[in-house]
Amino acid sequence: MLALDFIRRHPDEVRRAAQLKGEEAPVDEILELDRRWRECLEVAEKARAQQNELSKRFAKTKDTEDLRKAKEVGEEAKRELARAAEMKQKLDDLLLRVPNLFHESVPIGESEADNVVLREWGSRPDFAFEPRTHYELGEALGIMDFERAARVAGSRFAFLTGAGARLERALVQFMLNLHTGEHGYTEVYPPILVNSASMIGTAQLPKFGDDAFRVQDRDLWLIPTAEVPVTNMHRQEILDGARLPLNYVAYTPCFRSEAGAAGKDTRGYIRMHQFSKVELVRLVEPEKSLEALDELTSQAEEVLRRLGLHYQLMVMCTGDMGFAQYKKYDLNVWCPGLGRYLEVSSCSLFNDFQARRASLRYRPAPGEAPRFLHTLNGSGLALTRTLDAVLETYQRADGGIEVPEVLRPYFGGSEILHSS
RNA sequence: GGGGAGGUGGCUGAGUGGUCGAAAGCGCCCGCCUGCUAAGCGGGUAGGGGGUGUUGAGCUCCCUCGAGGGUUCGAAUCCCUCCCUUCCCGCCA
Repeated sequence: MLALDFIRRHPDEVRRAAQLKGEEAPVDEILELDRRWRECLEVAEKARAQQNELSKRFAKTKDTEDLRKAKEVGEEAKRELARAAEMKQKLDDLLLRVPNLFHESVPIGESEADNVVLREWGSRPDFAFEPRTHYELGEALGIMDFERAARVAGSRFAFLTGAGARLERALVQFMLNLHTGEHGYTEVYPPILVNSASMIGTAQLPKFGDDAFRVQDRDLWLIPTAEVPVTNMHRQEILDGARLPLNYVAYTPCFRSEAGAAGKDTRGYIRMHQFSKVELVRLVEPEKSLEALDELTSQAEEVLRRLGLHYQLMVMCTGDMGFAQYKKYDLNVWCPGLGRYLEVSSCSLFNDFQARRASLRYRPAPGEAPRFLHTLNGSGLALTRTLDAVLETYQRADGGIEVPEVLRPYFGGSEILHSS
């Protein structure tokens, strides 16, 4: 969330950012409620101060008149403090609904169409035959099964079997080894269920609860991304500045209800209720966060490069970047069979937006005051679509799949993937 | 799931109704001392919010001893609920 103090001083800036993001920001309500809350708080705290004073005096004097007054003032203080607390709670709830600002380098725009391609890597491969889609290939090879998954779980689920499951595992291993071995990340295996406070911390709640699955009768949510447990890992801590930056990589399943996604072009292994993802999360000093975002993004790109997959890097425009993001890149991988790009990674900087919600702070140096961290994260990468791109890019005329060289160690060295 | 013990500042840990936002030790910071280092000596050292003020000095008030309620003029301390940790039993991968 944004600092209340900042909204007080720069309401127009907050309004403008919200508008360009296509979000609502209850700025006027906040300013009004903030004014009333502070008024009320002042009255309440003065009464409390008086009560404390009288109470202390009574301890010494045992004067019944002091006692009487203390009781009286105490009642008032209690009443007013309750009022103030009620206002503050409303205020806090409103604050959680104000979108983040965005960096000046973010292009202004309304939709996907206004995102800007920053660079491309590789090129669309040529085929001497009509390339097939990953789901055609996957079903023909017997490594992807949507029908049985529908019976077992429902639509938007899939089984990977045999070489398909192994390919996913190979990709996970490859990504984790790259990020831990060469990019300096610490591997984390986090909880897959988290409480509401964590969901608020990374800004899935209160606004986007419908996008996630919740466990019945318990305050637990299936994580929509490892960003949630990993970013919240240091919630309410004051970290030693000397330990920064913290770089974590986590492989987890992710769960999304995909409410409202029906009807979009999502045939295949693309938009699942459950999917695997290797996620990069960084907690860094504010001054270094923009640089850290570019670095994190290039680390995600490195996965695609080593896999030899053609992709483009986009910077998201204001209208498409999201509620909490300060700046966001998408990596879109080319799928020759589908004939379009699929998003395999979103790399976002949140500035202190999440850090304020989750109270993630650090002490720059001993004796100095705590400051909020900056948080960022990005997929490195989403498994489903990376797997799709591998199948579609490395398909052969005979329906087999050439195993990308970097994955061969995880396939016992085999070069071709045939039907199971 | 049943029973016991417990959750206090960066850490260890004392504190069972006011003199406690909190002893002591460790750590850390500043200074002194000694060729250097270590040791020693002195001082400082929780977080959040409001007001005023400065622009990131200060002054002042309020809140916070796992969380939320309650009793009381007054709660770290007493009562209730919940969460978490740990031990024993049960169950289990």
